[in-house]
Amino acid sequence: MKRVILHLDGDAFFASCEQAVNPALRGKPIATGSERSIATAYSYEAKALGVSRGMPIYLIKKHFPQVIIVPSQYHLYALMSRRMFSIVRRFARTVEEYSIDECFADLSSVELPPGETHESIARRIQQTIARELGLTVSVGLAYTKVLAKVASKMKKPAGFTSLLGIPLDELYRTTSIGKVWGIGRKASEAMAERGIGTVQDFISKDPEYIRQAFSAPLLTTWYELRGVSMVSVESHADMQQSVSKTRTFFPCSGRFERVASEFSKNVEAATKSLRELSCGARHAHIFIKTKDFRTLSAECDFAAPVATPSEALAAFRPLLARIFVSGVLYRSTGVTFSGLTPLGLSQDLFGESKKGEDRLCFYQSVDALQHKFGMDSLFLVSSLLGKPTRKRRFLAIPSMGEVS
DNA sequence: TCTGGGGTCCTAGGACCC
DNA sequence: TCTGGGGTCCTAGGACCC
Repeated sequence: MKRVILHLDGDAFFASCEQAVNPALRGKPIATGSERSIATAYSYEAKALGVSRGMPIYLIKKHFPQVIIVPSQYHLYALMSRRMFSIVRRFARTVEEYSIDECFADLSSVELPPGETHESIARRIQQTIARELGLTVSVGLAYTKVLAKVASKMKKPAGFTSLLGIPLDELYRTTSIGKVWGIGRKASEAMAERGIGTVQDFISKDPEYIRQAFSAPLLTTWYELRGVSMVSVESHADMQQSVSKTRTFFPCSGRFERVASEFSKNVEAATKSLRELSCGARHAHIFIKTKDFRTLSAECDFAAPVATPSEALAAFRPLLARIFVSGVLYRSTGVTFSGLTPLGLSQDLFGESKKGEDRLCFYQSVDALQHKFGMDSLFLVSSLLGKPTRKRRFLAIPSMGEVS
């Protein structure tokens, strides 16, 4: 049996959320994002003026002063996202949340009432979201996920494209292969070298040729583009695999203490996220990035799951010292924790981790204080140099010392 | 597009072993 | 140890996505 898959994609999602909750912003050119960063989203009105993807906020301010800059409010977008997905779930049981503003739904098993079609159901989903949330979404319907994703991109905003039961020759001929989900810059270049420019060029190749010339995932894409469903809609999200924090600082610095301090801030933030997830990490990967975008990295394992900055930093110090090259300017640092395991009430059988538990409790109190007084009210001494001078006013926690 | 941040997954190549 | 072949594991880095 053929699957029927819906892909739903929010239109300029962050910007649309802002406009949905603030009528004063409707119909206006707006962009979301913060200073010294790029726009995370911009409204269609801003797009019409010429604001483009990945444009830094300062450039938008300079070239398009009429665009209203709104700071990103992720909690609002997450809330709208949950509401949007819950609407989709009223109509379909199998829904995969792909990102904050996108989902797939398997409509194959939806029992169609008399007079209804998969298309009519999909339109109802779209209309319900518009009516209840004031958001427009674009919808694609096809027999595979890859084709559904191609379809949802074809008309935007508030687009509706069904590829069910129609010949796709025209689509294949006119869609460039680089537009397809999973085929990025490198793969497009490799294809161009082999004379593959369109989806038609790609799918007319022999599968054996694809397997040999490209990576394995592209063979899956090859089948999916031909309408053979290889990837199913997964309604149960797997547990998050990793938690990372990375931050660019300004100006670039070649001082170890400064870089280490920026790094320490990231470790504080990342371990805070771990605690929010009630997870500890067994593995970590750290990196520092030079001014000219070279990355120096290292990784390590922890004997017991780690969720506090003191434990993590104790392990990271020597690694950081090892990868740091003096005489070079650095622009950003980052840490990724992986091997996440739920933090049980107690993981020790021998009473060894009593100290670890105390430390966790201590940082949970820190979390509570930061929640009340702000992130800069309390931080590690090792993060001090990474804080703006005017904010260096409160208590700092000795980073490596025992906290008990 | 001189380039932000948070993710997932794949792969090339070295180390080590038989 | 001048020297084949293959397997596995690990790590660093990259590709890709939103």
